[in-house]
Parts: sequence; C-alpha cells; structure tokens
Amino acid sequence: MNTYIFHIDANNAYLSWTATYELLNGNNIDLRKVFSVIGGDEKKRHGIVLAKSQKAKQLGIKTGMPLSKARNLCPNLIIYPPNFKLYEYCSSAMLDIFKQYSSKIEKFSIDESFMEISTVENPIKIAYKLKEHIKKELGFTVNVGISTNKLLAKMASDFEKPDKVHTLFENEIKEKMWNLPVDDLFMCGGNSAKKLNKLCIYTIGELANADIQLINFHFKSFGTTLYNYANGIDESKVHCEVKNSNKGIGNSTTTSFDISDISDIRLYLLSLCETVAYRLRKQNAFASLFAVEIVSHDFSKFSKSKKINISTNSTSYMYKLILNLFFELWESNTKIRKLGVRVSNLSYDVYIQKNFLDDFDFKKHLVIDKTIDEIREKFGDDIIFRACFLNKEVPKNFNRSTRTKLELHSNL
DNA sequence: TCTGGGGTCCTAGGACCC
DNA sequence: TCTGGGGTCCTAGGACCC
Repeated sequence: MNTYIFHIDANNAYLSWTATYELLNGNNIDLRKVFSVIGGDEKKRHGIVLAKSQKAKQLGIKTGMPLSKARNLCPNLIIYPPNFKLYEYCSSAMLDIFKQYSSKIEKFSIDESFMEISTVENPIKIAYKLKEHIKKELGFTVNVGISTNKLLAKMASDFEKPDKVHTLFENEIKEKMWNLPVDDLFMCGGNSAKKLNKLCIYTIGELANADIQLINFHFKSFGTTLYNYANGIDESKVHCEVKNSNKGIGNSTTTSFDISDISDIRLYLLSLCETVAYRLRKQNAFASLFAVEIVSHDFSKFSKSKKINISTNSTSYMYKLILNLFFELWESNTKIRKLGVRVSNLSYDVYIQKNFLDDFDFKKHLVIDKTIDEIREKFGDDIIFRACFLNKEVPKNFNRSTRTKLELHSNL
C-alpha cells in the first residue's frame, strides 16, 4: 500500500463553471472556447478580471487585470459578471465527488483541494478516473497533480492545462520543475522573484542549488521555505476539514466613488460590522482583535487595530470599537476608496463576553443580534434593516460573500 | 469608466515587565 | 543617578495565496 497526495484544481474555475451553467441554460456558445472573462462591475469600480478563458489568456489577459486593459488586448472580449452562489455550489459538488475517493480531503480554496490516497493501484489510473468522473457528472474539467507531498502535487497540477493529470515525484523534480522560472514556484510571488533575479537566480533549479545562507540573509525565515520548496521539500500534512478553523474574518468594499462624508462612512462601517459579526455568530465565534482598513483615493493603505481583553461577536460593540479606531486613523480630508473591517484572535464555543468595567449591555445586545439573525434567516436578509439605512442615499454596494445592508437598501 | 475581496503568516519596533 | 538585557505582548504593514 502506498500513500499519494493529489492536488485537484478546477480549470479556469469561475469561467468554466459559468460556461457549464450557461450551456445548461440554453446558451449555445461555450464560453471556454471563445475570448471571454468573468469580470466585476466597472461602474462600481470593481472592474477587474476574475477569470479568463484559455483563448483570452493567450492574448495576455491575466487575472486581476483591469477590464479596460483586457478590452484593449481583445476588443471583442465577452465579459460575464460573477455569480458566487454558483461557484459555491460547484465547489461543494466537486467536494462530494472527492469524498467518494478519500476521506482525507483538505479544501484549499473554492476551486482547489488536496487529497490523500492510500492504494495498491496505480495512482495515475485513479486520477484519470476522478478527472473523468467530474467531467461527466459536473461538466467541467480539472487538473490533477500527483506526488508524495502537497507542494509537489500542487506544482504538478499547474503543469499543462486543461483536463490533464501530471505526476511530480522526487525523481522527476530536476527534469520537470527545475527549469521553470522561479516565480512559478508556490509562494514565490513577483516581489520575491525580483529579489531573487537580483541575486542572479532565475529558475527554480538555480534557487534549489543556491547558497541557503545567502537566501536567508535576504529573505529571513521565509528564505528557508522558498529554498525547501525549490528542492521539493514540504512536510505539511493534509488537514482534513475542521470545523471552526478560521483565524479571522473580514469584509471590505470598494465604494463606487471616493467618499469622505462622515455619515456615508458610518453607514459603510456599520454595514461591514454587521456582516462580520453575523458571520462570527454563525460559526459561534468571538473575536478580540479588531481592525479597520482604509485604502485612500491614491491607493495608499492604512490600518489600525486594537486588541481588547474580552471576546465578542456583538454587532453594536464591534461597530463602537471600529468607529473609534477609524477616527483615530482617518485624516478628515483624505478621500476614501475602500473600507474594510477585519477581526481575529478568534475563540470558539466559549462565552467570555463579559467585562465588568464596561457599561455596554452585552446581554441586551446579544438578544437583539440573535433575534435579528433569526428573522433574517427565516424571511430573508431584506426583511429587517437598521433605521439609519432608511431614506438614505448611499452608493450601491457589491459584495462577494454576503450582501451588505447598503446593497439591500438599494434594492428596496 | 484603471487597479476586488477574503484569507494566512511574518516582521520590526515600541511598550512594558522583571 | 549615567544606564543592562531578556522576554512577551501589541500594533502596523507587507508578502503571498486563491
């Protein structure tokens, strides 16, 4: 019996999921076979490429690129809006299939998972079976990377796409991985690649054979990680899905136009706090570290955080803290492009929401939050909203994971 | 119509304590 | 009374991933 690690990656996930869905709904164009991308709403300043077809990729269109630039590269580009509900659905459908092959599965992102397979069979055969299974049942293709650790499996699944199975075993590292440019290495992004290039390191192989002292001098402890990865070394285990494993929760939004009006800002922050606190309560979590983040009109970033000696998931308490942090951080003439609220230092299933020095009535607010959550879950999000959102002209908002109250307001 | 949103991990400097 | 050093926590920001 041998144990292998598979890394399964949905090819151009958002785009091929959308393509599959459109085909099912009578669209006779397969988006995967034309110049197409999934992109945000430019009017709301969310206009970037979230996913692209192979053909669009060939023209140089990249994920994260502004749509205007993508359109310059391809004037006939077909742009589809994102549909995150669909993506969540496809992601969990894929996981359901994985579970038929192994019980040791780690969901790495919405479109990527690791899987541990112990077998006497040829793992390549199993990978092909899995790949075809997904294609037949769900209508989209995946790449499967096979190796003996997660890093190598992930690197393998990134080789030729789409709809392929690749192996990258230890004895294949030199031949299959070392000639790749160094920024193809997992965790080696643009900044690290630039730094390595300055040290005359251009390929993964050159990094693997470099002087580790030199790498560590320039990269500190991260240097060892990069060096080990280049040599195919990764000891991390497949972490089966653990409930309540979040380290933090955040919600941020780019506003439709730069804002500096206090009442607008307050509404945005309240809306963000409501989302974050609700998500905390949903998973029975409490946070003690709170941060507010600002991206100003010129893209400079600022943040301010505070650790408190209690843990809470109360919307109102969070809002109070965030508002204080915001006003300590913000210079009132700075125009804001993006606002974010993030909480961390989470604790689970413990009720430690007490503070004898504070006059905030947690008990009262707990009841209010709980009641609002229940009503929303039963009758839908828009059934209830704070009075301050009424009759208030605020910019429309778009949010990936949870609709914010601002958006709800615009739908009323 | 220029540049999203949700995460994790690390580091460096300062505060504070002994 | 001329100045230490170790340890830990907090905070801001940066790099990377998808």
